[in-house]
Amino acid sequence: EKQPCMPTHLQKPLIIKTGVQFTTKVRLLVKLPEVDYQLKVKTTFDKDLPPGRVSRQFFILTNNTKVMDIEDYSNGCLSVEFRHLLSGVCGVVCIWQGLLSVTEELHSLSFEACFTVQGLTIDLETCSLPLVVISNVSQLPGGWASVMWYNLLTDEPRNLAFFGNPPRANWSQLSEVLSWQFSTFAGRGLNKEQLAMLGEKLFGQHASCSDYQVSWSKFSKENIPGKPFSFWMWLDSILELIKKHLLPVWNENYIMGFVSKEMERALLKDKEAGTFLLRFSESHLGGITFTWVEYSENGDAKFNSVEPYTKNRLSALPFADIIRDYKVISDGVVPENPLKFLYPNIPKDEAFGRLYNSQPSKGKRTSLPNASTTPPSCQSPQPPMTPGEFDVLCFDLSDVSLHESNGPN
Amino acid sequence: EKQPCMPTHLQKPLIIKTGVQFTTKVRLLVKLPEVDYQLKVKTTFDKDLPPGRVSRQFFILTNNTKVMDIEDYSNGCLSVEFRHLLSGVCGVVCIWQGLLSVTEELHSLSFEACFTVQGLTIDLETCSLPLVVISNVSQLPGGWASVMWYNLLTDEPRNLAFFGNPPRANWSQLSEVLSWQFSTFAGRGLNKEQLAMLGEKLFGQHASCSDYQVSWSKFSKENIPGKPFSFWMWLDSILELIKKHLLPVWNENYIMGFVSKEMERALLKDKEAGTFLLRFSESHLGGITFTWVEYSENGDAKFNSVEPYTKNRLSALPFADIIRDYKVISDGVVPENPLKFLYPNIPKDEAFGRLYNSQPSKGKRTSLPNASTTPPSCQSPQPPMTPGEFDVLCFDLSDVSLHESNGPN
DNA sequence: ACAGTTTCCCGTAAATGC
DNA sequence: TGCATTTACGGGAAACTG
Repeated sequence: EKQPCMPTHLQKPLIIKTGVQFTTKVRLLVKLPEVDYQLKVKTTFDKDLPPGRVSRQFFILTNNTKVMDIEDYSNGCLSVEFRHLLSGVCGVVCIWQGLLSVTEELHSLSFEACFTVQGLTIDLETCSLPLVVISNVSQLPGGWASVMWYNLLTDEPRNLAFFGNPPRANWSQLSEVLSWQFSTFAGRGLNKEQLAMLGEKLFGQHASCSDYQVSWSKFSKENIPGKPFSFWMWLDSILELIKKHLLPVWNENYIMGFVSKEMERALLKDKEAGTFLLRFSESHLGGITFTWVEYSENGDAKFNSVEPYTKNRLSALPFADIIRDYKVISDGVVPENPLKFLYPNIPKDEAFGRLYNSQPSKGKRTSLPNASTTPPSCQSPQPPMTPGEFDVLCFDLSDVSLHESNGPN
Repeated sequence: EKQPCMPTHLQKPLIIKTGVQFTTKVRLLVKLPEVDYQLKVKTTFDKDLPPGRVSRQFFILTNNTKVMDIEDYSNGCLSVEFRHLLSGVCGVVCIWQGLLSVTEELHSLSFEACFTVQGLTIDLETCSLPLVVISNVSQLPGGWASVMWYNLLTDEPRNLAFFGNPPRANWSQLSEVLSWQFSTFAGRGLNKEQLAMLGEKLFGQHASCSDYQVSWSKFSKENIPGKPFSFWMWLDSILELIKKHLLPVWNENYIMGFVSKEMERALLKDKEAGTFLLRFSESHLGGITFTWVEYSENGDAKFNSVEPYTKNRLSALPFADIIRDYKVISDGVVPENPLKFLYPNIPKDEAFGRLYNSQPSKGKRTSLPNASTTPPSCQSPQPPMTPGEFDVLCFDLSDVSLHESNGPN
């Protein structure tokens, strides 16, 4: 008389890290006026996966059974909350082994509930949406890629074999999802030009063809030609950089970002001397640089850039201050900041003025390279949500929700 | 017939962190030609402390009993090695509570061994030197202070009540120990002048009186007047800074370090313009700065310093490069590096030339504040040992040694 | 040897306890 | 409430493992 209940409102699979606590919440949505009932819930990890289906086996370390108290009755429904820890691996041979990476391996949590009311006992069962299990935050971007692909390309609530043969995505769909990543986690999505530049990076010059298809492999498994990282690893490293060090500048839409070096020259050519734009490094993960144009005596355009700033350098000095204080020094010449106009033609201080964090390094006597600036204060204008943040997923045991007790980032 | 064996050669107490593995090694030094013997050892934490003597109770999480195999016979003696994890607190009321901090609370490991040879059974027992248990590396400096004080002031092998009434130290003894910290962990000890400056910091102007006494409280418990940290916390923060960011410069003896602002002026006065010296911040933990002298038209000496560089800024650019690239900029004036001679009169590049890590920022076209420099490479010229590093302590069970499986830093 | 994965643990931040 | 102490976990690096 077990009654498997399928989830009612789907959201997305989630990421769990071994050794880090997470919380599950099971709710029985049925409203009952009586109080002489009891709800007993048991949580199991990967309960009835056929053996040999997964390569790794995990265990819930904490108590996995809980009885609801009368006091737990709140919000008009019965609910039981667990706090779990997932333990490490216990290697199980697997038919997929070698083909799937850990972040492509989908797991699930099962909840078996025993609901007793007036002598009547009802067994209920439900399970979570697919879960990705990682052991280190370094696997989080890979896990998040899986989450995105799953959500984008299937409505199945529990297709744990999804990555055995993952479908392709249309660029029109995928680009929307990518933009959504930026708007959710960095406060501003990607504009049409930025998406076109990303498409170009994936497809070459056919960029604007919005019905191109992207394979899972091309998106996050195989490396970009000539680079030691995949498209998504690169894009995610940029997202992380923005979240931690570039939020204000990003939100003002001052970062063109994904422009190629060729495009960059085409854009800056014929602009006023000192016009510059901000772009992310294409060769290194999580770097940002600026390029400006100058003209020699005979009128030839000359393009200059700096070595990309990475999180290390940005945590010593905020990016807006770097732009303000940047100087080109030649021996015996008065130093000058070559950055005059943010592309296309916004005077630098007009654009960045409000974003400067510290005293300008142009007092009577100031010093470079490390003027007396305040330490970087990178306050996020919104709660720190990240791809690793566990969203709440609700479905019915009635209603099970799972979220991490503390965000992984 | 238990035979308590006291340690034979003492070293010093050690620091253990909960949740971090440590290894103990018990050796039976007796040499026996026979092979039909067995050694069984059991480890217990705080075995026979009278209840109420300690405020915190800990447990060894892993298997605490081990039998030696014949194969373990090596190095000419029987030895059994444990790998332990210490679990958290289990609050026990304590007669010292409120008086002693966690790093003053001394614990011990007991080893009970059962040695069987040709039907004869001998019970042996020994225990470790005092141990400090911490739960976070932030407590490591405090723990290390205890270790130093204990070693300096008692020869008792197991005086767990030592910090109930710790003796004072003579400055002559203490200064030797402090110098030894620097020579052990930073590769170069403290010279006479540096020790005199430290003495002055502790005693005021009576500095040179080498028979002054320092109380434990003054050394590491009470704050320096007007500062929110104790003498040892301050000194240890400097040691950490050197270890991580200043090793080459420190080892060349280029950091005067502990000079007060008053002394500094006296030293620089009348030196050639551009003479500078390096000193640690007195007001902030783990900071280093430089001060240089200039002369105005009428010959008055003028002293300038920069805001101290902390680990954050130093990890973005190595200190030698900071000195090389430092420029004072005034509007409309050619920038200049005011640092010319390292006190007393060593030309800057002669002193620091070999220590520059990156391309100098004085090419035809270079930039500040973040010229194209390589990321900081702070390679320690010696194995990374720190106050937290667990030393080996040997005594006899015959012979028990304990060391951490991985250095804490 | 090597790449993917896990373990280890410091160091910061938050939570907890007294 | 504030301070001392512990817990939590991200992040870099080492260790592991097929």
